[in-house]
Amino acid sequence: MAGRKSQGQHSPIMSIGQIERVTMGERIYNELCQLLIAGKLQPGERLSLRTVAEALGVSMMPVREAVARLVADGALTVHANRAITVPLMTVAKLRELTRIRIEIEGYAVAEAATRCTAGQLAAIGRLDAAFRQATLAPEGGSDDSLRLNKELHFAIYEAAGSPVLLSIIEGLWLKVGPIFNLDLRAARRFSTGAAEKHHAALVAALTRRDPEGARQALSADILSSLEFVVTTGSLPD
Amino acid sequence: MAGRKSQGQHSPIMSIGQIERVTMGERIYNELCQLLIAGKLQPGERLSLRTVAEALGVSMMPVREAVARLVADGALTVHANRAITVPLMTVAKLRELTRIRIEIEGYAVAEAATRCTAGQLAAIGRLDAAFRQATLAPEGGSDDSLRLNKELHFAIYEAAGSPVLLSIIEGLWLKVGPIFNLDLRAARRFSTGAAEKHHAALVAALTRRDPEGARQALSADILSSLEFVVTTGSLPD
DNA sequence: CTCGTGCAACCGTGATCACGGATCGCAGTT
DNA sequence: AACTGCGATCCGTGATCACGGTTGCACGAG
Repeated sequence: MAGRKSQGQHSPIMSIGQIERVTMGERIYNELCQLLIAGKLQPGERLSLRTVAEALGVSMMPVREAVARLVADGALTVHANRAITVPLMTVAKLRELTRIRIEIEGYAVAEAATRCTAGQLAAIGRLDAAFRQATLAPEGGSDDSLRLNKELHFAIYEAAGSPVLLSIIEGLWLKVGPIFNLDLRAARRFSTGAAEKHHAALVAALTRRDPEGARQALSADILSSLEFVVTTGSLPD
Repeated sequence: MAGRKSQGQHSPIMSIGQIERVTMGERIYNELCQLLIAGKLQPGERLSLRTVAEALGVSMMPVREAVARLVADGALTVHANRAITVPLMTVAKLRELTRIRIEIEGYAVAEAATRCTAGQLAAIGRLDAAFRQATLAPEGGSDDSLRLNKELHFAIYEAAGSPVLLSIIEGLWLKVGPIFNLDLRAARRFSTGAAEKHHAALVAALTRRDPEGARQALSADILSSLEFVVTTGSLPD
């Protein structure tokens, strides 16, 4: 405070931005999040603090913190034996999550429809096009589709302009991510073309500033994903 | 597993429930949650891991875990200096939170209206009556009103039958708790009688299984709280 | 072959320590 | 008197260790 005042308000030293202070626990948390959302960790798979720590070349400490956060988010489960696993998903739980996702993410896209700027709209359009291209590509590209699908959705959610809402949605994606993306990748769901259709309807609704249309398009997108996963029959219950 | 099998499926030994295994970090987390929701911790107040650990008679370790979870929830903030404080609330942030609360908690009460059992309805009615009694009592009772208000709301949210939804709402209450309850207690908001009116409308809507009526009553309740806090003028921005 | 027993490896939890950085007070200078 | 420089103190972060408890497996008794 005193130093800032004595430097004056227009010294060049004032224009340098804050350097990012990211702790190791944070980095490991993000690392595990990516693995989870990308479906790289199978449901039921067991995690060991020591093993993860060794794999990442750090001590057990920051891993504990990251895992504790993920457990709090419901993205990991700690059993009575103190064993840590990726939670198993049941059809009933997936349906519950889907209802909540439609409500909350639906609210987010409705807000986005009324509030997003032209620049955001353009970026969303670009991501939509990229997703379509990656998905229609005959060879592979499933990982890319998955990543672009997530980026497209979150670009829209960000346009809602509510950080709290965004973090809630991130929590939901952390829960559905493992099942979802594991299944989608294995079965190449995106080849059905349903996702592109719903995305197109969603982007169109955003463009014409239609909150209810956006909500319905998103609902259809989420429901078609649910239905696909359920029909694969790979889930217990 | 092997032992369970050899015991047979109907042995009395099978009917004993799992004993709760609660870690110290968990207990400290709950402790801090209560302090936060009850508004015992002032916004801007600084927390020290060592101080809290010493006050609770434990090592720094479980406190770290609990605080890390609260920071992840947005209920505490870690600054660039690594200092940990109760986050400061602004009017803008409170409005954002209120919009989200109306959407999510509104969905919860709508679900509760269609799904709650007669027993749950009776328990909700009892909490409503208890809240009214505690609030109308001329002497003090502000702490009781606060506690019963929370219990009433969460009894309804639980009736929605969705654990995920419940934990999301708990996260929201953790964020608004400090400001809210601090203000409400200081200014005795509950003496205005608005809360009782909205609660009565909410319970009535639940009784007649009216989702939209419940949603509107809850919206009015939340909005009146917001308006009250804003008009006290104790918030920056 | 089945089941109980004992041992070894491993796990999460909590305690303790080390380290770099931040904060605050007190001189000492301008 | 106001600012600067310095030192003591405290803080969060990460590493390391100790301790119950669980798991898995081999061995031996029934």
